[in-house]
Amino acid sequence: MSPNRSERRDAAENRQRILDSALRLFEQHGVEQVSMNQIAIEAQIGPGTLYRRYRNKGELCLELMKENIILLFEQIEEYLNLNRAESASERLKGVLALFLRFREKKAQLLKGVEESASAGRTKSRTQSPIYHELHQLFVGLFDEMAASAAEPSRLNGVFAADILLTALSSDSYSFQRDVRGHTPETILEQLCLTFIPSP
Amino acid sequence: MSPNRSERRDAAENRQRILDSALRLFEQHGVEQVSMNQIAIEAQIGPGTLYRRYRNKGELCLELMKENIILLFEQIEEYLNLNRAESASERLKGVLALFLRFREKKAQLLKGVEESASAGRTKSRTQSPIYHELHQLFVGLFDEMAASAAEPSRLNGVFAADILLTALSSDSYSFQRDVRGHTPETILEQLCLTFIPSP
DNA sequence: ATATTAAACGGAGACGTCTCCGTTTGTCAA
DNA sequence: TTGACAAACGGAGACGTCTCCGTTTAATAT
Repeated sequence: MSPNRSERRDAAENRQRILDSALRLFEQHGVEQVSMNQIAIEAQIGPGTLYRRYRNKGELCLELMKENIILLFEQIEEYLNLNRAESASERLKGVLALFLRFREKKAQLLKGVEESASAGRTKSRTQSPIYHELHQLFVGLFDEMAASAAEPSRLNGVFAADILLTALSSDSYSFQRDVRGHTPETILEQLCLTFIPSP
Repeated sequence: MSPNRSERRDAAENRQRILDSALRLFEQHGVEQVSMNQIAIEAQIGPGTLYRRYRNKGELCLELMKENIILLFEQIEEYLNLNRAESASERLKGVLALFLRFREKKAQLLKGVEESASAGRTKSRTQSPIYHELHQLFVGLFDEMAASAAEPSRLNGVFAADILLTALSSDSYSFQRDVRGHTPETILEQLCLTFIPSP
């Protein structure tokens, strides 16, 4: 990208080397197996320099996904635009499907993000911008669903979105995948059955 | 307890010292702030000895809660016995209330358990016996609810129980408490609204 | 009593994360 | 060009988890 007005040349070079090194190591050994130290060595910088730029592995993972994340939200926006007429529950399902596709592709990096996030002081969830944006989106859809329901429910849209999001976290999702043997499709189905009032 | 047929005397003494030390340190500084090293030092044993007995802090926390956990399940069983006549959804609510009470009282230790569990190789959830037992219980209730429902649902009881359990995890629960400002009561209410089909 | 042995011990050290701080180095203004 | 300064650097080291392995020791058989 364009040199951000004030990023030193050497810093920019290092940044690129970090990203390249991390990507290579991650692909070769898997995100979980690679330590920040290894990345620092591979990138030929000191650990301090690495941590100066990325407070933890999660931030690095996030950086590596940045473009894909932007793409994801563009897809979502596009889908939402093209399906304005659909019911809120149908649109929720659509958005979920898009996210699940993303989650499948970026499983490892996503996990890397969540692990460091929860390790750090701050509790996690609201941390990652991904989840924050998704949350807002879900709240909107839940509220809309509630508004168009026959009988009003005391169910809080924010709460429902929170729970849905934790169900989409790496921990929960991988568990359904690897232990329960679900496919993305059956997970989507079950999520809809759980979070969307009876059809 | 009774010397388990073959626990060396010195080992038993150490075990007790570990438990005492851990309890004291946890109460004084909070579970999260206390390291296994500190516990080892306080108990006057080597780190290796500590880890030989408890593979991680989580196992130690679990041990510290053992009696309370047993009590919890006794309470649940009693409640279930006294309320056989109630609907499955009502009983689910009752069990949840009991667990939430437990979770409030043992929040720190519970968190300790979950953190080490997820840090370790194995994924977590099914790990802790608490969650495993609760899971079975929930599955039974969900299935019962489905059986007595007007229209059959494709919602999987196992899946619903899994999601409910992740919603009860330290991460999710503390988030609702501390960030969203919920009380145990409102959380219980919202959980019911989320996981129990419209009344 | 003594020998045997399996369990328990303990601490060094591998490896990780992350911070602190003295040193180096672009950059920009004079 | 040069001087000053903020930013970037790097690595030592604090602290944590957890393992490995030579040594000690309680329990049991002789």
